[in-house]
Amino acid sequence: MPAPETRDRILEAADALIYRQGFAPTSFADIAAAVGLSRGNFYYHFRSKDAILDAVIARRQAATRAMLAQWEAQDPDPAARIRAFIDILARNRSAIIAHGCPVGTLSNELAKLGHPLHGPARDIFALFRDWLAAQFAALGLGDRAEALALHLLARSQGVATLATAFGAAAFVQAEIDDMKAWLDARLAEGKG
Amino acid sequence: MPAPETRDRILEAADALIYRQGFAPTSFADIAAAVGLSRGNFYYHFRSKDAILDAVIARRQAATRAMLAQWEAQDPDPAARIRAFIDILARNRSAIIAHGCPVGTLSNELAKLGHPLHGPARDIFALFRDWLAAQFAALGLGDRAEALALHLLARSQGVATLATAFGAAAFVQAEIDDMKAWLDARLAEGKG
DNA sequence: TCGGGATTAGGACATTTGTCCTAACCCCCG
DNA sequence: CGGGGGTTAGGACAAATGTCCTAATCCCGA
Repeated sequence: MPAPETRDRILEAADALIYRQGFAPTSFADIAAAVGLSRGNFYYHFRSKDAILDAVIARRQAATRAMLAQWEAQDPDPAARIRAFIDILARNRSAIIAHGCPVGTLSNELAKLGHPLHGPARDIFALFRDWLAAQFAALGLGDRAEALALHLLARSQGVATLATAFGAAAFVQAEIDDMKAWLDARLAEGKG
Repeated sequence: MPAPETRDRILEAADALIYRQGFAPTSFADIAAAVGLSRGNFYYHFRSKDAILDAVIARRQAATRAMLAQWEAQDPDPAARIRAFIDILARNRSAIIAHGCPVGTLSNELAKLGHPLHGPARDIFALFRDWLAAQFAALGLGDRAEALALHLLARSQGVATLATAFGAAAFVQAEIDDMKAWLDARLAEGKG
């Protein structure tokens, strides 16, 4: 019988540390200290450091899917759903200022390392992209849906990067407002 | 008499490696192999790894200043200068797809590490921001100059992050076109 | 109560890291 | 030609890393 509780505690600690410090600088000793277990013992639950990263990414994928599904359940209006996406920046503002976007920073790091798990990390981006594209399509913008989705994804990534660099909360809010105005302009096009 | 040639070769190799792999994963052994020197000998030129990073950042700052000055010298039209900035994404497209923006990825990494040199790294962003703001001000948009500059910086950062994640060259070009259209709309406002 | 599988602690291991030291080299000046 | 400062190679060092092994502990079922 496995011990899912301990495994989950390891993953939760690893997820947070990878977000805050990055993957490469996060060591087994860091995770062990956070969880309160001995270092060597990790190999009972994960056979390598990459296995932990793999599980963390899978966990984030699942969390992303759950979040997108919840947005869909909460509001039938595609425009409101897109606004829920934009508002991530406001909800997580302080964390983003401190550590950036967890999706973008991990993707960047794994790409630089040439790490084989860059693919799964990028898939989280793809989840957002496809979900956003579906909302734009539902708004009558089907021919441009994917481009609009990528555009919005890129803008939030850029806001996250500059927020981390400058620590400017007001800038984040101004960009959120601008993105919502941009969305309203697309809505008008979809109806016209 | 110092040996500026060797020092410059070290910095050039370190700069490229830090861009391609990131700062933390780049070791003295990597730099030594690239330059063709012995590992321990680096301490004759730099007293620590952070000293190399410091010099690399200073080098990038100088290169950025030189590039901005060249753009100013080449074209008296502020709008054309801003387009030169936007076109960085096209000129460095393949490198950006492979390793992201050197400014944004280093700033993100140093912020996560809590590294004291995150300040100088962010200053490179500030160079672009202030230069862009000056161009917008010259276009009669003085009251919004800094916000417009940050907006454009954020957009190019976002394009770089998604380009690295998806490796999509067409997306980069589409965003460049969109940024130039956005600039034209601002120009119309400045004149009106 | 007791046996046995699940789980853990603790340490060994080879490797790599940043740092430092020393002896040797190279090359210019007298 | 010979000496000396600038420059280098090579290795030593402690600390940290990922990985692996083994013995001890825990806890549930018979």
